[in-house]
Amino acid sequence: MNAKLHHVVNPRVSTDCVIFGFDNSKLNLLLITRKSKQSGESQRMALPGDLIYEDENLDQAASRVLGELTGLKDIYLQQIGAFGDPERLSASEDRDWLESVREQPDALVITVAYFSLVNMRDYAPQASSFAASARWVPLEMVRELAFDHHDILNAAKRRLRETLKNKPVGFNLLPEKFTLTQLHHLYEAILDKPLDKRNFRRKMLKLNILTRLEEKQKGVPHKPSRYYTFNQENYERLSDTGYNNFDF
Amino acid sequence: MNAKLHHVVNPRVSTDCVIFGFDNSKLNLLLITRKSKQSGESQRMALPGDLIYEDENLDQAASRVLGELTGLKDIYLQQIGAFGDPERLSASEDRDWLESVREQPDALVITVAYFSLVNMRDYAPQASSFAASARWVPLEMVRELAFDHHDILNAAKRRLRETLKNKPVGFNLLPEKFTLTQLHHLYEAILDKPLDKRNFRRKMLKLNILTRLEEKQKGVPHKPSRYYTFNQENYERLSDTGYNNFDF
DNA sequence: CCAAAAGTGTTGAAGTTACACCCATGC
DNA sequence: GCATGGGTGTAACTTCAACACTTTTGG
Repeated sequence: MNAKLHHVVNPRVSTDCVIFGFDNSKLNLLLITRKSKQSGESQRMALPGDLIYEDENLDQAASRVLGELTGLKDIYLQQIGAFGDPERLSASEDRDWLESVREQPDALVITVAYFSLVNMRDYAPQASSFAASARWVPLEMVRELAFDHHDILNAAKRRLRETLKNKPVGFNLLPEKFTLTQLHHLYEAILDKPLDKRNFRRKMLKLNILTRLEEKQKGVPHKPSRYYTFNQENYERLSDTGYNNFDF
Repeated sequence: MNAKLHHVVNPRVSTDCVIFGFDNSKLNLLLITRKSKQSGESQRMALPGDLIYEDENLDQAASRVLGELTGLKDIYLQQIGAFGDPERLSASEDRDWLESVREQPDALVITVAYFSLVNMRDYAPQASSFAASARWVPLEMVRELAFDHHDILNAAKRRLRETLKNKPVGFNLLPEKFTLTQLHHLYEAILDKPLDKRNFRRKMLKLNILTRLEEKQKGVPHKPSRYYTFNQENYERLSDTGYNNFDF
C-alpha cells in the first residue's frame, strides 16, 4: 500500500505542483493541508509536493506526487525550475510536519516545481497519503503558504503570463466546447486585466485554432452564444512554434 | 585548499553551466575536460558542473562551480531548469571519471542547469580543480558531450532564442562600446539566420536602449562605424517588462 | 581608384487600437 | 417589453517586409 516501501526515496530532491484551475470566471489554486499534530486552524496550506524516487524522472515524479496527494491524474505538467535556498524549509511553523513525515527532517532539500492549468470542473481533488485535505482556493484568497511556496507560486504566475504571450492557452482549461466569452474571461483572469471584446475575438479567430460549431447555448436568458472547439492540429503547431513576435 | 573540506556536499544535487561566448562573429561554448585515467583523446568534453554544498543556494552554487573549474567569475547566470532522468549519468564512457571524483558514484544526481552569455574576449578560461582544461569551442564544432549535457545544451539554446524574442540581449556580451554591426552579428549568431540590416537597425534604435557616441572606429579600411553604448536604465526597464508582444 | 563595410528611405501590406450599437433569448 | 450578455465594423494609426544605392576610409 505504501509506495515508499517499494521505492528508494531520494532524500534531497522533492517536487511541488502549482495547479491552476479555471471555473469560467476566476483562477483557483490547488492546495492541500497536511496531517499533523497541529490543528487545521493554524496550519498553513501547501502546494502538493513530496520527495522523488530514485527510479523515476522528474516529470514522472511530479505526476505521481500530484496524483497521490490530490487524486488528479493525467495532467500535463510543465517544469518551472528548481528552488534551493537553504532556508526554504526552515520556518518554525512547518517544523512539526516535517518531523512527522521525513526520515531526515533537517536535510536540505531542493524542490523542482511544476505548473499546469486545468478546467476545475473536470478535476475534483481527493486528499490521500499525507494530505488531510485537498481543495481549490480562489487565487485572490491565497495568503500564507508553507515553506517557500509563495515564491514558487509567484514564479508560476510569471511563467503562466509569459506562456500566454507566446502561445495559445486554453486547451486543457476549458470544456471541449466553449464560447468565445469563456475564452475571453480566461485570458482576462490570467492577465488580470480587462481586454477589449471585439479586438480579442478578432485576434483569436485569426489564429486559426478555433473551429466554429453550429451548436449554440440553450436556455440562457439572452442571445445564445456559439460554441467553438480547438482545432487540435493547428493549436499544436502554434504551440510549438509560438507566435513569432519580434521576429527581426 | 580543497573547499570541500570546509563544506558539506549535497550528494544528490549538482549544477551545470552553459556559457555561451561571443567573439563578434560566432557563438562559442565553454567546455572542460576532466582529470581521469583516460587519455584526453577519448574523453568526452563536459559542461562545467559539480555537486552543490548544503549551505549555498542554487545560484551561488552555479557561480562557485563555474569559478572553480574555469576561473570565470562575476557572471550573471540564469537558471534553465532541473534535469533528472535516472539514466543521465549512466553512460559507460563517463564511468571512470565519476568513480574518481564522487564518493557515491552510483548516486542518482539531479542537476540544475544555468546559462549565460558573455563576451569571449573578457574571459579567458583557466582550468582548475578537477578540470584538466577549460576552453571555448565554436558551437558548430560541438559534437559529443558527457552525460546528458547535450540535452542541457539544447535546452539552453532554446531558452536563449526565447529570451531574444522577448527582451534585449547583449549587455554582457559586447564590449562596452560596440557598433550596430556587432550587435547585428550577435543576433544573427543566436538566431542562426540572416537579418535585414536596415530593418534590424531601425528596430533596435527604436527600442531606445542605445546611446549613440560621437566616437568612431579608427584605422579601418572602410567607412568607420559609430560606437554605441547601452543605456543601462532603459535596457533594464525593458528587460524587466519584456517587449509586450501579443498584448491583447 | 579600388575594395570594404557603413549607413540610409520608401512603399505597399498588414496589423493595432479605440470605440457604440443592434440582436436573440427567457421571463 | 425589459434585462442580459452576444455579436459585429470602421477609421486613423502604427508597424512590417522587401529592397539598392551612396558614403567614407585605407591602401
